[in-house]
Amino acid sequence: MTRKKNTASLSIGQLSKAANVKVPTIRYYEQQQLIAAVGRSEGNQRQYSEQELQQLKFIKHARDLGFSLNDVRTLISLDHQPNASCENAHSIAAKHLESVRCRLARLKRLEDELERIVSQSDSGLNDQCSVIKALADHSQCESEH
Amino acid sequence: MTRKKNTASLSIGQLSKAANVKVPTIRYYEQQQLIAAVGRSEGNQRQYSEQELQQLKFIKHARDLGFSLNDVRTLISLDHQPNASCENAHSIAAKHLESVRCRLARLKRLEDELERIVSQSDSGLNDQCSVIKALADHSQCESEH
DNA sequence: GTTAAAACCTCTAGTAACTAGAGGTTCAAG
DNA sequence: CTTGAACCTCTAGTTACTAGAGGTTTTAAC
Repeated sequence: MTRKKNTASLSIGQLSKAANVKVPTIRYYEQQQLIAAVGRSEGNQRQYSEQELQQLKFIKHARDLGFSLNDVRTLISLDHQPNASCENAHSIAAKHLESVRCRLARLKRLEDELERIVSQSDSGLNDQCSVIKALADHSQCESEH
Repeated sequence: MTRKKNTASLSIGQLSKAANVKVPTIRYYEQQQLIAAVGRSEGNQRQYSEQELQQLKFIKHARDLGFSLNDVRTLISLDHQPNASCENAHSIAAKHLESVRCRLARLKRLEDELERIVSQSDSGLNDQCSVIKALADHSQCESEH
């Protein structure tokens, strides 16, 4: 009956919508200690505040950028202990950028080869599919992968 | 003592080296029915022939190109039943190319944003790390991700 | 005030594609 | 004949969730 006004609490469903993170994922993050295990209602339901919303948005953004949960964990702890944190955070991000660039280069090569494989239109009546032939025969490839 | 000469059989380790696929992975592929459960020596060790080597190379190549094991399974069965197979194989490959292109585009956007985050050199003595700030604040992002 | 649906709870198991490890057997070389 | 590498099976762990079972609470309608 008595509703607190100062910080309206969010149910897990409301948090989910606000951060665009699915409900089971939020519970999973709690279990993994990425967000705090918050207080509960009389009926044992989680009650979140603005703080957890911010944290969850942080996590979501980092995940969308491809950081691993482990990276996220480290970044969060750096965020919470403000001294000397930035060098570490920077190196995590830089390392991640590096790995994104590697994947990018690799994917580009794959694109080229797949393109080549797909575009060999099976025009005539060859006895075997060119796609399958191309997969069987690595020597056709122009680059490593 | 009596070695068959016609098709010298390969141990799993030799097969592994020849196809550049790790030994436990080969066993895993057998369990997943991607390669045949071959005959064994008296001492219960697997004996492979050229046929399995070709098959394993096929799988390896397809995996390197990013096809899922499920795709590989389908491609293999198409390879083994030669009629009307090519359209299917082609569509699997085309679909895969499509998805590679999506990932490529997405990764490029990530690269841009990460680059931006990383290059905001924390020159001055700001009270919070720019990397962490950038992650907390999605509104800085130039594109969706 | 009741009732029904939606949202919540916990827990377990499943996904993909391996990888690691335990605990034991067989093979090849010296 | 012995030692060490390579082999065997089986189970469990990895990542980041997702799905489902089986049950409780909240909310909205009547």
